[in-house]
Amino acid sequence: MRSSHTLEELVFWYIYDRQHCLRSELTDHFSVSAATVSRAVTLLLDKELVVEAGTHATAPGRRPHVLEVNPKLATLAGLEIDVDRVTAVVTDMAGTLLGRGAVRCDAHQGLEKVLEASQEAVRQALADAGVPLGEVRHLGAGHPGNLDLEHGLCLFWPNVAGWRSVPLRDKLRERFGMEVTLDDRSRAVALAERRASGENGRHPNAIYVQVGTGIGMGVFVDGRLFRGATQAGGEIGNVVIDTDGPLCNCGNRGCVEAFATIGAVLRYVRDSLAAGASSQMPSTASNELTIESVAAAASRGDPLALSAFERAGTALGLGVSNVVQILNPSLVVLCGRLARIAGDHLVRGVSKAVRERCVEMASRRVDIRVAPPRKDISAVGCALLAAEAEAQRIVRHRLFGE
Amino acid sequence: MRSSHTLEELVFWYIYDRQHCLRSELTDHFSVSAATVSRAVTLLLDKELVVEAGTHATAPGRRPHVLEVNPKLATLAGLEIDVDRVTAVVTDMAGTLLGRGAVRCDAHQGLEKVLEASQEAVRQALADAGVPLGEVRHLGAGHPGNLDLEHGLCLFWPNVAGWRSVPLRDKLRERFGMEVTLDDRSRAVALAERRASGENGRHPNAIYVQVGTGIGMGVFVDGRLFRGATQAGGEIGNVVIDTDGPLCNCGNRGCVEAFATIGAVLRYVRDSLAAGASSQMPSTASNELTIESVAAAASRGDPLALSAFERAGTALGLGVSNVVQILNPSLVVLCGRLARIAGDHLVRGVSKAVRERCVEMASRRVDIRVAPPRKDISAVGCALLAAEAEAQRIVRHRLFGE
DNA sequence: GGGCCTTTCTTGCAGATTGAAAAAAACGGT
DNA sequence: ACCGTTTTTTTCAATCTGCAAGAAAGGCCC
Repeated sequence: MRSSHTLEELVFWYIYDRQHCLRSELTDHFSVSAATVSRAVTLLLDKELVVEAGTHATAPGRRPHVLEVNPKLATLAGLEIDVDRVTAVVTDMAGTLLGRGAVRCDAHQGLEKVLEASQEAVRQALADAGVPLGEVRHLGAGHPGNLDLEHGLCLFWPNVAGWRSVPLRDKLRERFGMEVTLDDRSRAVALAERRASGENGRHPNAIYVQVGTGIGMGVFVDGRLFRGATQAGGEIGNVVIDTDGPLCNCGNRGCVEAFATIGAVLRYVRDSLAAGASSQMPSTASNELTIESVAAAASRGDPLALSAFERAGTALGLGVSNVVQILNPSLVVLCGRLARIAGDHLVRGVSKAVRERCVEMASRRVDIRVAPPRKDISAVGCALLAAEAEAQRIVRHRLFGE
Repeated sequence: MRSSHTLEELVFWYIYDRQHCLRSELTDHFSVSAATVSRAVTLLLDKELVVEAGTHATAPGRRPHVLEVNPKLATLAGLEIDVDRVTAVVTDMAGTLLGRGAVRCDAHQGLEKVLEASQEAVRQALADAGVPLGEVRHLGAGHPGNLDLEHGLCLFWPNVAGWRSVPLRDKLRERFGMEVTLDDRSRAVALAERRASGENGRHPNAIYVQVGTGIGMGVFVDGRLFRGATQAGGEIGNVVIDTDGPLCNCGNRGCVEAFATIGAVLRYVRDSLAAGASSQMPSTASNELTIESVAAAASRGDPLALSAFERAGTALGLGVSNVVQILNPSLVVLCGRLARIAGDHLVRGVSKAVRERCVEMASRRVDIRVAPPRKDISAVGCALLAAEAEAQRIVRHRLFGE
């Protein structure tokens, strides 16, 4: 949790959150005189925490400077751990991709193998970026499983045995010899998407739903990433929408994840083909069936493919409508592989469910959209987690010598 | 939204939120010297915004004073509008009940009748409290329907026709000739329950679920009442838990409200009796069936009554588990008439669902309990809504002469 | 009740911080 | 190059802050 005591710190975080800002915004927002803002900004510029990045014309006369957090404040590493691979990136403070690396690695082989692969992936990313290891002081790691963020543990990884109460953060810290911030992968994606799209100012209450092999969510409340009392908030995958629905990997019935993931769509198509549904898709070579081929069939108007996506969209819509009723965001962004491939179908289902199920005030003013594809967004989000932690450390150090 | 600029204001709201506090807490919380706190508090005491209420022994030596918001800062009225009656209360700043009044009134008869009854109820409450009308400057009104708080409209009232886009706030303001704050009734109850139980410090993330003739919720995030982007957040009644479930009043299927309200329990019992379920409850005089008689039967071990409550508890549990996954609160309080009558059954169902469905970090540390019965809690909550608005006005006025 | 110890709260004072106004700087147009 | 406009810095008096010393308040022992 950030805690700011001086105006300088507050100004820094204001600029950090909005990415760029004018001095006049600061006077308005903090209700202090232009003189005071000037003094605070001058200090931040002197300490190189903030830089002036061009000017912005509003009226005739002198053009005000645009302030940005110094992107060179630190170089960060981001690491995305997935079931079959680890991806690493190196970014600057603003989340600009400087280099990347990826190593295939089956998580079933255990922690040590994953750590080794991670190290190799980070090495590749550093080489790609042309940055020496010593320059990176903070690694952000994202994990798709079930985490205890207080202790940095992976409590449980669905479908990957042997990952019960694994001290992931400490092991990474030890292996990399640098500070490590661990968080949920979905939250990392939400952070990166939000930063890349520049929506932080316009939609302080927003949710970013990721639909891929699983379903995750990142929640922003009043412009801040929301985590809840025990940092376990913002789960959507196991939200129930149909008590009598199909069995989910979590052991319960009718979770959103049992309907609206890539696996669930493929299973539905396979089962329907086996049951003799009419479709142009080949019912024989069932291991040839990919989500891309289903999407291709859908765009050709294949009824089974269309109904598969419609089913997923409806289920996702019910899950999202539950979240919208509870959180009342003004923006819902669908990210992830399934959203990229079948975005329109999902948006249609989600919009319909929200319109039908939510109260007027919640449904009327919610913008539902698909995130554009962005390279390595998940790992970049992890790096941004590290960026915030590192920014905090550096600000404290440079302003107060702590 | 509160916005505080000076330390005096911040201190006032800190005390307001915590109900009572020591000077030492203020030094810690605001990271300022004891001298500065002393100066701020002296000013607040001088302006009679805050009072010293006794002392609190911590160690040998001088006992520190306990600070409280001056309960006599204002006298507030609270008005709860329900389908068949309106209830009014008069309270002080702290929400202490000074007087009450209630008038039966069928909302179907329209706005004017409700306004008339409201006026009579407030008159009764004032007489009961021995407070002249002129002393009350702010009325808090709670409504169970679907509201547009920005414009103070009642957009829609389920089961009560003729309440589409009714300018409730403005009509009340006109009729009572005082400032009116309108809000959701569930939020009012959450506020009152939280204040009465003194949980604001210990559980900054908490939800208060009301189960009665409908289902509502009040959400606290980081110690503040959460409203969402368009003030429509915190709905739980129409959260879906079973797409194929029974039809709800909202027109959709499988909402929590279709399972876990007094009406839903009675309907289930009636239907089961008609279908020949074995029970000691009389299947004949079906209009004699009340929720109290079902509760009595359940306490005698009647299988049908038990299964009725279990069904409601399970459904409510699924709804609450959805909320817990999304918001990850550390406290869930069940309020409302059904919670009062069948609290244990509901807590059992909710605990089970949360344990089974939520991730470990969310379920392990959530406290689920039933609120003790409190007289006129809903109307008192409405008065507390007015209290906060009025406090804001008075603080501004006394500190800055605005 | 009067020392005596401990802790809380207030006051005096030097130094830091603030806002208003004046001055300086930057920009486009002529 | 000059002018009008807007932004940014500087100047200076007023205000605010923290430290340290002192005053006040309570408990305990005799």
